[in-house]
Amino acid sequence: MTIESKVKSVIADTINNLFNTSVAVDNILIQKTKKEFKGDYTLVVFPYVKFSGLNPEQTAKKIGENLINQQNIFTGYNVVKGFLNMELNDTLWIEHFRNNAHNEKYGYQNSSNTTIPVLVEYSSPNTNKPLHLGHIRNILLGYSIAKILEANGRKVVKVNIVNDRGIHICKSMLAYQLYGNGETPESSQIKGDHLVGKYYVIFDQAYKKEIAELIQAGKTKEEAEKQAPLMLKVQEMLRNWEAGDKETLALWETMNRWVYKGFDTTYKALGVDFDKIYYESDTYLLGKKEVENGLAKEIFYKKPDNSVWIDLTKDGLDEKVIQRADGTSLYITQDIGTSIKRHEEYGFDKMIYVVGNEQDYHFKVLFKILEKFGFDWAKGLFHCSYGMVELPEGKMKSREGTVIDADDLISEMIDISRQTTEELGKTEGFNEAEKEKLYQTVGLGALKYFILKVDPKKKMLFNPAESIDFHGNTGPFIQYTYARIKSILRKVDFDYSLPASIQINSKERELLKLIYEFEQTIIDAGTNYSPALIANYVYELAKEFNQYYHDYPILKEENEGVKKFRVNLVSFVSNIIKTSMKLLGVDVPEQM
RNA sequence: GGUUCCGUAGCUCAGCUGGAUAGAGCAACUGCCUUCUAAGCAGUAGGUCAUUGGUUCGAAUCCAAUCGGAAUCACCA
Repeated sequence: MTIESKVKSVIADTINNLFNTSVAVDNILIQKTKKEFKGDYTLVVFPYVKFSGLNPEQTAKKIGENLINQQNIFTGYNVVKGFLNMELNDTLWIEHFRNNAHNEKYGYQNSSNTTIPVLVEYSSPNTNKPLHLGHIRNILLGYSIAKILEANGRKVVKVNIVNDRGIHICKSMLAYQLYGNGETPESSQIKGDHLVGKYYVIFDQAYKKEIAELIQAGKTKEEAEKQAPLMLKVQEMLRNWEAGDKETLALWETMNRWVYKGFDTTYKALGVDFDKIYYESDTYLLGKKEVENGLAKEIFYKKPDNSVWIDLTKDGLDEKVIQRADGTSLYITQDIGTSIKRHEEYGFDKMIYVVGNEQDYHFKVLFKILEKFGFDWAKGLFHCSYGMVELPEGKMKSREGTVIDADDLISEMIDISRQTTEELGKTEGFNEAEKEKLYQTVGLGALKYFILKVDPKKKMLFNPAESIDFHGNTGPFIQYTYARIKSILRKVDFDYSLPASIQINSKERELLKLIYEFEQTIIDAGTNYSPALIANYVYELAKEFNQYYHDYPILKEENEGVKKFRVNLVSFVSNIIKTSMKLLGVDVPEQM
């Protein structure tokens, strides 16, 4: 039983006895007492004055007076306006601490389900251009959410779907064919995904030029876009690809290989991975037989031109095309197929799609369709819709070159980290490899924390001019806190047993309370798919520790019992910091 | 135009199942390193929580309208 539920249950009993009512425990609302008041939890008594027949002040007093009969839980109370601030017996926090202090896995929930997995899809890149900051947000969110779900006792399968076919990759291929002169990543010393991206840009420029010329010659913009020779060629190339033309496939395979290699480097740099990678070239036809199924079940209907539709107007959505008139499949077609295939493969009860909020509508439609197919697992599908990363001048646009490249950003963060660390001169005793590792850990920590501390649902702003900070509410601050504790622990020359009797001061009480909240934070982060909750929590914890560290001696404490307790306390704090950061996909250094 | 989301300090963000005097960080200003790592700690200043109305004992939080911003409504993905 948690401390909170104990408190609530006693309050409910007390109110019911005093005022002869029957308030359910679940309806008792308590909140953490604000720092400026004395107490641990606060009960707002306004809802109960109608039972007591007294004013709020008197009601609160009466409840408080009765609560302190239970000295094992309540040791005191004070009333401010209609707020009853309750002071809990320190032994509650201390006992919780004793029971968990040496638990390496503290915060992790017991496995509730070891066979049925939850799938988390993230990254899902196109193969025609390198990854950028928007992808980084996606990837970090997906990876962290996977870790958080694991901490909540779930078996997780991390999946990625690579959009490796379609008109976009043909554009890069065509431009390469026309202007590439056999350039390779090796010959040009350009990372594979960037090289392919370069040709995507070249295509776009040449295409725009053609359009301009056609408009000059009297065509409308629409005509020009459709009739431009490059567009006709690229469409032909796509047809060749679908027809299995050898030469086209060979080029496609070569260029894709370059891209995959490039992506792998970026994923590795970010420290993320996948359990299973799907390729659209393997799955894009999967939806087609489902289209037949849907027609048979009369979920879909055919228009005279042979295109297949679904009418979702009764569900508050629109009519939506499922398959083109020429019989080729669309994004949604293959998503239907892919989800069914995944369920066949993994039998998941939940699948989380980490995809930007620009696709909210798409997923509403997708889920609705799968529901209409009658799949019971359709209710376990969740679109983890996150906000766009914006620059001061607005949304990033790959075509206009206003993107923050992922690789550039990562190396820039490491450079800043290197520079900052060198200025501080704190790498005593490090060899070169250890130094590099540290720069990486801190630089990436800054980047990852910066992104994950923001509520996923909200759009966020990145200002390249200001870069990412290393002070205050940042990854390095938390990493630094961890390193400080580890530095203390390296100097400890006794075992970690706890003293028989523990007395705590107010800072220690705050720390114990925060430690207690860790479990619930993990649960909340899991149910809300929100790494930000972990980030905010661990920041609170680090801040609280730093105050404690400033105010109280640990190793220099003279009383042996107190010293032992403090060492155990800070050790536990370091453990939680490490766990929290791990859930964010961030490493912590032993020294910095 | 329809639908959806957002508007909190100069900047970036917390807080939102209604509760006390709306919190952090950055930037600005002021202190604290012969004491366990100053990537730290303490302090000052900074707000009509977009606006207006409503519900309520109580609204940043719920509802409505208005203003401002964004996304989406493709036989693109």
